[in-house]
Amino acid sequence: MQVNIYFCAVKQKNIEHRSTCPISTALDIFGDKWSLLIVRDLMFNQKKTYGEFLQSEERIATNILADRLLLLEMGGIISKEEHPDSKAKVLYKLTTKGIDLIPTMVEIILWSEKHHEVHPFASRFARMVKKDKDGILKQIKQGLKSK
Amino acid sequence: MQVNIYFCAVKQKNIEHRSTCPISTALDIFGDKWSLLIVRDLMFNQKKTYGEFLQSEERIATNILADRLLLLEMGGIISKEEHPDSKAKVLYKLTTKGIDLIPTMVEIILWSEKHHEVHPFASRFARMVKKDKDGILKQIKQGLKSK
DNA sequence: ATATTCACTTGCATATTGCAAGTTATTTCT
DNA sequence: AGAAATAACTTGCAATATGCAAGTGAATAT
Repeated sequence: MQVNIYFCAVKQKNIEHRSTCPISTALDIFGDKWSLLIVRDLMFNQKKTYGEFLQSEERIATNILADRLLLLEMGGIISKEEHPDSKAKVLYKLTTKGIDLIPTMVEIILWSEKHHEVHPFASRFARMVKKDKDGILKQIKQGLKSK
Repeated sequence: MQVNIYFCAVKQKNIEHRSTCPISTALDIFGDKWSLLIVRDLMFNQKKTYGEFLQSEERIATNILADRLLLLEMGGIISKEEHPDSKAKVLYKLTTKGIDLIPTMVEIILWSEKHHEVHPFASRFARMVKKDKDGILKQIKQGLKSK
């Protein structure tokens, strides 16, 4: 929690970059056990609110979720918007930078599906991607852009 | 540090899987700030020993390095071998599972290069990948397999 | 007007990280 | 052959991050 020059309280997390290596820079933003699960929920599971993220089966703690949402926002991966249904709700969206993580996320899924026992949905998805990767990537991107 | 049924001390880290989601499963193995930097050094920088990993510019602590090497080994991503030059050295290698992370790593590099200021080497690499992704992926794979 | 939902925040115990200083087994130097 | 250096860790401890349970305040539903 920091204060800006207008003395208006502003939440901020400065992301330190350990080096100019692109892998290191990426990990500075999403190198933890939770951030990419939020991205996953936004990207593949049509989740958009704090409450929906909380319900994911990995059971993220409320304070950690709040912290990671802030970090992802500071990292330029997600943004907050007014929820059309209610002022009490907050709608989270992937930014362009967040949407650009689609290929990375898909490769992680392919790798994990190859080497671990995963949910049948994941295996089916992997099969589809192997048939037509570019098509699926575009489809996911379109689904996110329209919203 | 655990003890196996033969009462022979064995180092072990059990990797817990929070769900059967492939992203979550992957993060259970490499979801931290350091693991993929070790993979990077093995994959792109021809580093193979504890001492070489220590010298990377992100300055990993010695105990964390030892811990992550163990975790990566338990996760099936790296393996230890005798160093041909000396008994005092240990040679770390990517397993097949580790080599299979090439596409994920390359996508992270492409994403990071697009959205951050990174080292000129990374920009040059990104340009090459954009010209012939499949070719570069194969080339990297070949370079790792032969060793 | 009251209860419930929603998005957080707070306090505190526990776990992980980071730093500096060992330790032990080689290997190199003299 | 003995001493110094190298390599790969380990240990102790302070600082930081995580996880859990309970609380808060605004907005909405009853």
